Amino acid sequence: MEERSKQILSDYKVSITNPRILVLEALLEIKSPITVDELQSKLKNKVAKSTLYRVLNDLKKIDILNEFTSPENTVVVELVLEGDQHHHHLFCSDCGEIIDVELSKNFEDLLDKEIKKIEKKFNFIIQDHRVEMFGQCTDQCENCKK
Amino acid sequence: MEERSKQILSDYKVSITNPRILVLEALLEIKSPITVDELQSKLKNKVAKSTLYRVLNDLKKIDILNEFTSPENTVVVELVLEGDQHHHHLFCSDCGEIIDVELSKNFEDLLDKEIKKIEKKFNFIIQDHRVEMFGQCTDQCENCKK
DNA sequence: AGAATAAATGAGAATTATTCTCATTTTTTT
DNA sequence: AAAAAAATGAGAATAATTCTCATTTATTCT
Repeated sequence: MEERSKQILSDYKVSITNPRILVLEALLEIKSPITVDELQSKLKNKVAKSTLYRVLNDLKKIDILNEFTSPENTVVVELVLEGDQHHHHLFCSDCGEIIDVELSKNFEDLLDKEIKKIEKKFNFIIQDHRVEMFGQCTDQCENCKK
Repeated sequence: MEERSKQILSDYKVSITNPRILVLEALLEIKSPITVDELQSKLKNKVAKSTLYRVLNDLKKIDILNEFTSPENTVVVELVLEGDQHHHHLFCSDCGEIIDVELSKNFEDLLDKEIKKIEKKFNFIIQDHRVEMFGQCTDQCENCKK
């Protein structure tokens, strides 16, 4: 993962430093949404907290970090690399798990149409959208391992 | 608005106090998303900050307050009373305005179907969903008054 | 209505998340 | 390899939210 991380940094023309490599490695390894605290402990203090926040802001700036908040308003981040599939999120209020969800192509097309209508109606240019779903996993849920 | 506020508190069986009435009045008056800070200044220190947060939590508990975050992760609240139309949000990154948006009945039906598929696939019970749209108002936008 | 009980409030302290400062270290440029 | 530029770590500063506790206000029970 180290080579991959270096490649990414190089591709986006940001200088290659150890903290950045470590953060990218961690994000590449999990490849699913994670809170800043979880990320911090995954990094085991190999990166200072202030640096972690700075690196996350760097990744946002080059547009490969998606940031949003959980239903409890905790900030959650995930790496989104070019070519990654557009997806949404499903939040379990029981275990706090956040699951990546892809909606059908057909549905996304309809959403795009709906968004075009909204753009006209409100005189907006809309670049991005998010669908968030909230609920609970049932006792068979693999993700929550209940 | 005072009577209306008292009625709401009484309906939901929470005790009728001045801070609660004042917060409800403010939320009823604007009836669109507002940050805690904006709400605080609208209330002109007639309600202590700690009390404001407490009252907001009370309203969440009785399920008439919708809380989410702006793209900059600022908490935003809005009153959602029974019978209010289900709606979503459109965020302008230029002026910060948050606009209530209703999607077509047809689209919501399709979203519900899509959600049913997700429930099956992930063994979830989904109670709620949100569609958020991000963009900029153009120069004719009424809301942003550019 | 009035006393007793329970709940809510205000003020500020405590906590948490994030940003900022600045001296030192690391990376990039030349 | 030296000079210049950028990034880092440690902790201070800031901001948002919750907590504490003495006082006030609302509700309940005669």
